[in-house]
Amino acid sequence: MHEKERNRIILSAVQDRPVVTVLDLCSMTGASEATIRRDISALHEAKKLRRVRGGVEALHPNQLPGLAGRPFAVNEAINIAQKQAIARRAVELCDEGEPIIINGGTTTFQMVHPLATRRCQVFTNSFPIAEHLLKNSKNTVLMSGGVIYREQNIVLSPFDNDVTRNFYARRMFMGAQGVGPLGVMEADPLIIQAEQKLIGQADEVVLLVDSGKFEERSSLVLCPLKDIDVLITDDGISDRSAAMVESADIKLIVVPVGASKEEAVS
Amino acid sequence: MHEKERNRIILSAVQDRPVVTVLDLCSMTGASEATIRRDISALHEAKKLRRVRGGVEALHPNQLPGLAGRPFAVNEAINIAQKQAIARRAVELCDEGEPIIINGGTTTFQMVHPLATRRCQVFTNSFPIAEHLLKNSKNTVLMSGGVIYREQNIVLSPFDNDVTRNFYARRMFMGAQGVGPLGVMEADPLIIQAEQKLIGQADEVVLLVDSGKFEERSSLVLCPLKDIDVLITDDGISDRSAAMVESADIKLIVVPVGASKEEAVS
DNA sequence: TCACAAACAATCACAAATGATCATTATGGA
DNA sequence: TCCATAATGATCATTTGTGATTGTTTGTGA
Repeated sequence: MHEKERNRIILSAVQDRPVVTVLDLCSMTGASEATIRRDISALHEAKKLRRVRGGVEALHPNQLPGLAGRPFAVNEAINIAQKQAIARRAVELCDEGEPIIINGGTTTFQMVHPLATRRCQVFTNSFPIAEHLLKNSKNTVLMSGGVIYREQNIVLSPFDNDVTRNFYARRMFMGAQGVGPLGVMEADPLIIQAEQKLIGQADEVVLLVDSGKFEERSSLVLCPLKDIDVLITDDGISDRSAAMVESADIKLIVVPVGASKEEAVS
Repeated sequence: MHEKERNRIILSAVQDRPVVTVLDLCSMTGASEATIRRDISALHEAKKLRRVRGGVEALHPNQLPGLAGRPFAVNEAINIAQKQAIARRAVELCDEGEPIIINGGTTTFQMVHPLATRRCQVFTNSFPIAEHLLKNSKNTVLMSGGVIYREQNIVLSPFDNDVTRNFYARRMFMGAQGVGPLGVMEADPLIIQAEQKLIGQADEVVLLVDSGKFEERSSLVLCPLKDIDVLITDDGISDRSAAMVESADIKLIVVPVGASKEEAVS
């Protein structure tokens, strides 16, 4: 086995586990301890990994600074005022005790705060939403089952025949990456899969998007506009976008940002 | 066990409870007090946690103050050393990358700490277990879907045709309220439902019970002893109980509490 | 305040990991 | 074919981490 091969094995192994011992690497490569140590020294010098007593560890202290890896956090901060206002208006649509579905997303996540005082039946595929509602509210919480994807913060089952199919709600709330004449757009295929599972499980589909989303374009169309019944956005929406929404026979709710109670319904 | 692994376990444990004692960490890692203290000193210097007399506490006073209502917490404290030792032994049964099922419960919950250094595929019906593994490990986490019951801290679907039926694991780990000649006993009908769904989804069923559980009696029999393949308990088990277990053709693993490495297999 | 127990710090012995040295084995070119 | 060089493996001395022991401090309850 050549040096290059060993190095690839070592670098590969160190990605998988927090620490890999020299002996582990010996049995993986068939080389002796001395050789492995020399390789490690070289890779350490080349800053490809970090040597620690007992073995090696990945140089990039791969995630695990505590919380679930989140591009969530980065999205969470932007347009936070709009998102909160929109989310609050969305919760106002719900009656007490009503069954609702909340899709994962940073805008929909903001619904948890106004929901804290409610007692609805909430079905969600978002782990953070379920967690927050569990800990801070008395709502009944239901979750879909499946793999929990850290990056997207959602739970997605590879199978179709799960709880999701048996929960039927008054309303379903979802966010999106962008909205255009072609329909509702999302960037992540996983999120699309998750949301498509839930569309159709409610009488009314409510889309929560801040006004900036009307300018965004994304590669994948989640669903056409006709699938949406209600759209809640902030007062930054252009007349052109508003016209587009209304022409698609969607009930448009515009929330004034900063203020809260007033609304404009068309 | 290497320093990095211990550190991860320590950091994982300190997320779980406000304060963790040195002895707790010993039973979780199998290391001596001296080593744990040294690790704590290092982590303290690195500002990863705060050392207090008697143990350590999280640096970031753990998220929510109010927190999930947990009757969990009351059970959690009792026989903690035994539970930790048993849970650690249970994790040792698992190979890296293996699919496993972990049922909800206070004993099985302790498996999350040794699992912090692993990368298994973990399927669970326990919200706290899923949450902890998500936030403190790189394991792939799968959850069953359904209603999240606050009191029991488990997720239970009223339907049979969910993800659960499609996940097949090498081992399934479960706790119990009591063990007797009649079988494994549980008090809560919900927990029984949840566990029965999962028995049969694994090659091997492993029961984790501290030795006190052999004296307990409970109203409901979850399953007969013959359904159990392996039973892990602590060295407080009586000869009579041990004989009962062995006569049921169960592989008995007795974990010495306080000590660490040795074991007795029959 | 005192006494007692638990937690902690310091020290030492031991074992594991490591680095250095030297012998052996491949590799490539004349 | 032979030599030169580099890579590898083995051996031994050294360093470092670990665990046990002992002594000291701190906290607690009488």
